[in-house]
Amino acid sequence: MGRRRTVSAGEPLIWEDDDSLLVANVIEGVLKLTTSTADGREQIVGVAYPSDFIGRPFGQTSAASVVALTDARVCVFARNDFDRFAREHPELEHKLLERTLAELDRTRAWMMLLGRKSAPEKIATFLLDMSERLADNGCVHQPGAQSGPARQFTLPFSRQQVADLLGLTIETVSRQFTKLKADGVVALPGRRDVEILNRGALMALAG
Amino acid sequence: MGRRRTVSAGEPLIWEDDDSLLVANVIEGVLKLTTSTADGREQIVGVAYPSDFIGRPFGQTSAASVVALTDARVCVFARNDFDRFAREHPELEHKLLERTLAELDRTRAWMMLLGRKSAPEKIATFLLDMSERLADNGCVHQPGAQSGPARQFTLPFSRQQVADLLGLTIETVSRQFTKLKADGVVALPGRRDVEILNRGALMALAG
DNA sequence: CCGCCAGATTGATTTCGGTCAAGGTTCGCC
DNA sequence: GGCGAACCTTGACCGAAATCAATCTGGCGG
Repeated sequence: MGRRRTVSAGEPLIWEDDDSLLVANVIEGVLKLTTSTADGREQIVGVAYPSDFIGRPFGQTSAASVVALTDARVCVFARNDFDRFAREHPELEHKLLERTLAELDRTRAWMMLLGRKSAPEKIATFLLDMSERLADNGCVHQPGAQSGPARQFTLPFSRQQVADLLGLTIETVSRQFTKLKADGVVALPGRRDVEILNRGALMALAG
Repeated sequence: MGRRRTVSAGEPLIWEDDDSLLVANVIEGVLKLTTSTADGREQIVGVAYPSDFIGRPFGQTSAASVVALTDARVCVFARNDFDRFAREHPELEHKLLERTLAELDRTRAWMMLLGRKSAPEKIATFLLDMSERLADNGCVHQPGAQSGPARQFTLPFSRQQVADLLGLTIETVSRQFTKLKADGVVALPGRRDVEILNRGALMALAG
């Protein structure tokens, strides 16, 4: 019933306010969910990793755009087919409910960050979050490591995208990264590479 | 199976990070969902109106506190009873899924506001949102009015709570209200009363 | 290998909203 | 009706992050 599809980095899969015609499961890669204002400001409202569900079942329109951050493989379904199938399979609806509730919890925790945290707190929280989220998804170059938060990882985001996730500007993000490096809290071996040198300091900064 | 309960204004129903022992349906009144930092900053992450569902089914702990904003009546269920009952009644789970998806959409729209909107935009968006949400719930003093956004209504929030909802300080909220009044966009007949005099101007400000 | 250019950093300056500090209002309660 | 406290408004000032403006870097195509 589903069709495999590849989406290359930067390519959109779903457009904000469009009719909700498809839903999908992420097989590989990372995608962002965004909303934009008329004048072009963007806010990333969610990030989808492998095994995550994307799209808006049981609704006419999609509230967010979905764009691939890395090359990705997804399994897409026509929304109306999916809706019908789901209603006939309570186990599937239950799984979807559990995932949606978990996503709502994560989204609400992010509202705290957007509304009440300072730039240093936002960056520290972000790095710790990435360290945990990326560890579970084979996105990490950490040979022979047991599970748990990753010490070193590659961000699936550009600086601008980090800014769009945290409600900051690219300059502020850059300055905060530089400061963390200068303070010896992290190392930044490449544009998108992060190595956490002092997790305790990051946790203290995250508040 | 459920028990009726009254919760008076300011009284908590569920505590953040506590074991998720109960879920509930709002019958009457308005409640806030909040998260707090260790140092006491608060962010309102959701607002529950009559017919809304509150609590965290299928999860060990609650990610947010729930506190009544007005005197409220709710119908509470033990969470484990509810979980069991829901799994046996797909129609109920479906309804809950639809509501949760809608709440997630609303929450994501609010992230845009928190991360990217200016104080005037936040206040204007808030007032338009309240005008719509309160119209559907008998919270409005508008005799003989047909449905649609309310022109006049009473906020269920203090100034501090508006600040906690928008990620602002109480002083900024107060100044923005004063400015809207001075510009003739709204009238403020009482501490919590709002009358929209120029909806077009508000919509333009909301962006 | 070199030049190009998108993306990132760095610096100077501005501004919006926060902080600190008084007052002022309203409303419940005696 | 008057008292008191909680809530709200207003003003002066400050500072964090945005904005504006170069410069730098590093990855890629020629």
